[in-house]
Amino acid sequence: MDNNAMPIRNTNQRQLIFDYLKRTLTHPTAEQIFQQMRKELPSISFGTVYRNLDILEKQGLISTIIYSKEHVRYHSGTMNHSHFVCSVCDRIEDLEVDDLSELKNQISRRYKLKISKHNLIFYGLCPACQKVYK
Amino acid sequence: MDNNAMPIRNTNQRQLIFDYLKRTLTHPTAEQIFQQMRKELPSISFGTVYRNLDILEKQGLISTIIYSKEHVRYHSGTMNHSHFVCSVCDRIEDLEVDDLSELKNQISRRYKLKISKHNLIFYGLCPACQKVYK
DNA sequence: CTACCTGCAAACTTTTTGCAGCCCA
DNA sequence: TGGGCTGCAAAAAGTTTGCAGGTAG
Repeated sequence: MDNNAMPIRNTNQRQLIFDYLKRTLTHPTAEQIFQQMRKELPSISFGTVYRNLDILEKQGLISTIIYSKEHVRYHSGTMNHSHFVCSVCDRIEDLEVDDLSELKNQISRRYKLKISKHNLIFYGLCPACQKVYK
Repeated sequence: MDNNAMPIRNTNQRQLIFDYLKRTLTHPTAEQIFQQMRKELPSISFGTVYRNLDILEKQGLISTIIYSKEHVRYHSGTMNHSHFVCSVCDRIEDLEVDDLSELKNQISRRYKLKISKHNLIFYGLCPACQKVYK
């Protein structure tokens, strides 16, 4: 979990995964990354893929797009506000944010998209956890 | 999957779930909703909870906050752009969006948060799928 | 009455983890 | 050489689904 203090080695597997993500434009899933890696390194395992994706993300070399189910939270009403998730205590806070319809319209037009909804989440430390963690 | 054309009944289970979501402020997970419902209706099952959450969401009565793993997609680099997910073909497109640092600063200050990253996703129909689905 | 809904349990999907051996620094 | 890293496989976590009976409208 905590890779902060840990030295990190540069393995062939990790390099291959990173190279693939740098050259692809498809935003692959872990499954798709695993399949691609098997072509280049038939003995690679799923565990290795997941472990390296975590490490690469912690190093800030890649990032994740969370776009679909699991670890979903529910609330009533339509989503006309955004959310903050505390990385430590996992609490979710509602945020009153200036509405993004301006931005949404702009993007719809520019990319010719039909946008039905959006999801804006900020991650970080809540006031209480900021005190505890220095 | 497609509840659009289906008449929807008003069952006790569904009403209890909706009532709970209306009065709670905690953004519960499906698991937490299930545990709460068991207090009010000990025989309720997980399947019923999930099915009703889907229905309530399709009706627009509740909404979901997707904030953590699974169905994650990866890409290289740090996330300085936002994404669009097509609900039909599942393709993910990068969007060049005016940066949100202004908004981020404003929110940090107002809510006393330490924000380390954000995730902005728009959902809808991509140009190709708009043609197919009328 | 009809067909949507429920509880139950099994199946599925995706991710995590323990372990013994490997190999990068 | 040491300790992070790997492949393998089993386990865990979370969600979906088939079925037979229940119930709202």
